[in-house]
Amino acid sequence: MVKRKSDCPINYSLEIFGDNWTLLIIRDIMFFDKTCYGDFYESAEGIATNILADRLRFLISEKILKKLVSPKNKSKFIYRLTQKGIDLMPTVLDLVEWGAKYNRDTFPKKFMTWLRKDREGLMKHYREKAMLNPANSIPERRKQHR
Amino acid sequence: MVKRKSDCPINYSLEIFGDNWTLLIIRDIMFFDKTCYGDFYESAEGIATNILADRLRFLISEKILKKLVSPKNKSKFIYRLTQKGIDLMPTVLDLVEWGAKYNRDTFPKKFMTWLRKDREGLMKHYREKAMLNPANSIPERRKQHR
DNA sequence: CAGGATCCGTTTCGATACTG
DNA sequence: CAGTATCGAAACGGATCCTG
Repeated sequence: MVKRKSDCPINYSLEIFGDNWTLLIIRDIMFFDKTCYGDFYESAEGIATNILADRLRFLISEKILKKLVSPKNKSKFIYRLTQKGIDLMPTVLDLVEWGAKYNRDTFPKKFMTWLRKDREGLMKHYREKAMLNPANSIPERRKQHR
Repeated sequence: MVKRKSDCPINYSLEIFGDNWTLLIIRDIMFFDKTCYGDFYESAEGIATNILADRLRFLISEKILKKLVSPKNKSKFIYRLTQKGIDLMPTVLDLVEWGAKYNRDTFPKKFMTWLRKDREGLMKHYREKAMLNPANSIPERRKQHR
C-alpha cells in the first residue's frame, strides 16, 4: 500500500489528486466506460500493474470506488464509482475545461462541444450512467472470518 | 527542475495536480494572501525549501504564477497568479467543497459559509484581489544575454 | 487468461546544512 | 530572505511470477 503524507494536516483532496494515476483512473471510469482492471491497464497511459493495483486498492479504501464481482465471470471484477466518486465530476470537468483552454491535449471533440454547450446535461447523463448498477452483481467478499 | 512524465499523452492538468505541493501553493496564494517564498514556506504544511523552490519555478515556467520584485525591497520577490492561474479557481473551490463534504479538515468556517451561500460573489472577490498588481513592482529579470 | 503479487534497478522526493 | 547542494528514503516502473 502506498504511503501517503496524510500525517500532516494537508487538504484531503490532495490524497486523491496529489498523484499521477488516480485521476486517470477516475477519468476513465467516469467518462470512458472503463470498468475493470484490464481496461484501466490499457488506457491509463502506461501504468504498471503493481501501481494500478495499489491505486485501485487505495480508491476503494477511500470509498471512491467499489469493487463488484462480474455476474458473467466470477474471476472478473468490476469497479464502479460510489456517490463520493461521482461527486468528483465537477472537479474533473473543471480540469478538462481548464486543460482545453490552456493546452490542446484534451477530451474528444464531441465531448468538449457537449461540455461547453450543456454542462449540466452532460453531468446528468454521466451521473446517471455511473449509478446504474449492473443487474445481478454481488458485493465483493465480505469479511472472511464470518 | 523536476522531471515530469509529460512525455506520455497524459492530461495536462495532471502536471499541475499530480503533485503534493503545487495545489497547496496555489491555494495559499489564491485565498490566503501569501505572496512570497517565506509565506509559502510557513504555510504549506512542512514543505522543504528545495521542493518549494522547484515548484515555484515549475509554476512560473507554466505561466501559472509570475514573479515580481518587491518595490520595497529589491531582494524580496512577490509571486502572483496569472490569468491562467486565476482560472484554476473553480477547480480549487470544487475540491474544497468536495473535501468539506467528505472530510472535515477544511477551510475556515467563514470561508465555507460564504462559499456555500454565494460562490459567485466569493469568486469575484478573490479574482479581483488576485488581479490587483502591486503598484510599482517590476518584472523579474529579462533574459540576461541582452 | 484476468487480476494481481513480488522482486529489483532507477528516479524522484524530502530533511538538513549551507550560501549569495 | 530566498534559495542551492547533498544524500538517504521512498516511490515508481518494468519484468516476471503466481493463482484461480
